[in-house]
Amino acid sequence: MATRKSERTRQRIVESANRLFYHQGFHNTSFTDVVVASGVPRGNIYYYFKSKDEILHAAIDYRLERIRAMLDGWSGTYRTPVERLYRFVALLDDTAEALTQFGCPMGTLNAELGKDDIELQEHAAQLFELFEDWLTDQFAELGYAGRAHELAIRVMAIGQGISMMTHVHHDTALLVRERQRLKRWVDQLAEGDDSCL
Amino acid sequence: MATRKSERTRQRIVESANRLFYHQGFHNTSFTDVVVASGVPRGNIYYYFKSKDEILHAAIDYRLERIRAMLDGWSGTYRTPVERLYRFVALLDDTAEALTQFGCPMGTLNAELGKDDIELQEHAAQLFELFEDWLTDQFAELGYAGRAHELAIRVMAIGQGISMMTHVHHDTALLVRERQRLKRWVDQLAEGDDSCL
DNA sequence: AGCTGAATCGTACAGTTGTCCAATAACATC
DNA sequence: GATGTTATTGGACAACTGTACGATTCAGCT
Repeated sequence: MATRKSERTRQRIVESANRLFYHQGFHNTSFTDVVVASGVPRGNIYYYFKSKDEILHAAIDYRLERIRAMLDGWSGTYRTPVERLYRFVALLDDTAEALTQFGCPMGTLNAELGKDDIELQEHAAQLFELFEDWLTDQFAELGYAGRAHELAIRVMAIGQGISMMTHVHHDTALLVRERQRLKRWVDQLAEGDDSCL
Repeated sequence: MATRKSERTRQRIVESANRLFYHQGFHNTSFTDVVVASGVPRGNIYYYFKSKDEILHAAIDYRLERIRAMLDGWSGTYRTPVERLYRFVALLDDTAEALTQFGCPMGTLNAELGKDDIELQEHAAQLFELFEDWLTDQFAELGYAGRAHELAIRVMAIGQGISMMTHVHHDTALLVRERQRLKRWVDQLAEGDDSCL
């Protein structure tokens, strides 16, 4: 297949660019950076993407797909909504080092794009919506049908807050501490204790 | 006085640059942008600041001073820690439109700088510390001496989370809703109800 | 008025940016 | 093997970047 190898080249570009955008930020990542990191020459990159913005769009699509797969995986692996919420909270631990060093990949990207580029930001906002929809389902299944979406937003906000503070202070202990608190909050909700809503 | 006018020029540069850095981001703001926005010619800017980084340092100092003044003002105007905490929470409303459009000035700046530039980011982190120290004082005075700092961090995290979600979704209603919840949380603490800690 | 240093201004510079293109290679299909 | 499509390559491009500097103007002092 001819598409096989070309697909791999495209993928190599997207993955390299995606990593760079996360580690250095979009505006602070030059085209040459992508060339060096991916090992794909300039011209060939422009064969696949006709602008730097398009590369970012592709990187966001790549992230969207991975997140979708991850959430589907969780939905398959864990049967109860509480277990699934636990899994979500544990995400903070999985990515602790990266979170401390570079911040939340979704949050920092949206923060950067939200400043100027509306089109790119709206695309990046879908990353959030993916999580929010999934969380909404879990809360609905938990019995909070009417407030499910509101709770989903709240959980995301807490996660973003923790990520930001951890990143700002380069303090992983902070992350661990606040993550435990978030888990306890989920516990309360699971027990039907909505006094803290 | 000779220093008078020169001080005003310097200030004009700093204020223009500060606004641009907030609205467009640091890396996405060019030197020429600062020249145009401030109306001060290139050469003259370089008389005051010998690099773009130095302008940002000055802009951060400018913000630090303003925040310090604001917090001191609050400490003077409001006598009880609860009133002061209320005032802090109300900050989310004061800056609602800007928050929706550009995100939290401190958060987005730190998110951007944290990626690459350690020196600048550590300076920007002082913006957070200013708030945290002030909040710590309020919580200590409220009777949560041992956990005052932890609570301060938590309030900041909640604020950052709300700001981020509002910015991502361009949804001011979200801001209002979550702000009310934050206020209720403060109410609980004020009543000595620490069940939600 | 004359001097001095601070402040202002425009321009020039070398390096980097994102973008484009024409030549070439590899491939698939007949 | 011939042909048309897909993929690859490196270099060239104009525009813009942050930085530097010499020439000029201004303010304060004797």
